Amino acid sequence: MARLDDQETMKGSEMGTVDDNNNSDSSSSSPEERPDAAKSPGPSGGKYQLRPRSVHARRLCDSDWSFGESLRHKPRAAPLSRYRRKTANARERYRMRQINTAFESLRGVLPSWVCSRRAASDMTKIATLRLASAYIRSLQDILDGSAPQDTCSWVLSAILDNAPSGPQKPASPIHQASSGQFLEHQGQGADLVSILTGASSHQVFQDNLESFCYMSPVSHNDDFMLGCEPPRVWSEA
DNA sequence: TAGGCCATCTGGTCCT
DNA sequence: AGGACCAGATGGCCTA
Repeated sequence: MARLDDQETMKGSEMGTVDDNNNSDSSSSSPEERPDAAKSPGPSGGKYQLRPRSVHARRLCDSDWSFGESLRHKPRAAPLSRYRRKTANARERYRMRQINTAFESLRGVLPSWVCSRRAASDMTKIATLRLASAYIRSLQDILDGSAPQDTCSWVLSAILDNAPSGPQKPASPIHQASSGQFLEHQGQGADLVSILTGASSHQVFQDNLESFCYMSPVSHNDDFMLGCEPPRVWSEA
């Protein structure tokens, strides 16, 4: 079934590839076996890169295939034993659980007002990544002093509102820097907390809905966004 | 019912 | 050799 986050892999499925994982025949056109996928390691240039899954496909798309003849007749690896398959499955489940735990942690780090802009069920993994990306970008812009004033006050107030109740902790360097930028932006010596208190009112919250678009999770410069949905303007629920 | 999201299984590949 | 990582395939669940 086609999935949005599988747009890359969709191209393979759309071709009607019915690969049962046992047949890495040359007719397979999965995206990994596309030359562009194989030759574009991406900006990360990480440890693992997209590459054709089958040896045959790699030989077809990779002109400087260096293993060449030695692998032409490489025998197919014997399937894992039942025991090893089960342990491998367990490790994979554990690995995926860790990934999901990390996503939960990331959702926990995001201010609740960010997540509350969406239904809980809408905080998918990709949405979480995009929101986090946008949130970080906005914080960076605040530090740079390039964020619109409304966004400064709104974001800062939301952060404070989201802070756990109790004795106020000393302002972090980031907080101090942010408040300094903000006050400088305001051009007044007003107390940050009072400003933020006022800014956290419901009315201001509503007033800032428009400026929230400033925090659009989508940037055309985001590599991971290429080929994905167009910029989303978050509308009021 | 189609589409989106997810968990799981699986085989291939890389690394230690 | 075995573990880690990755991506394809598949089926379940949910929603519009």
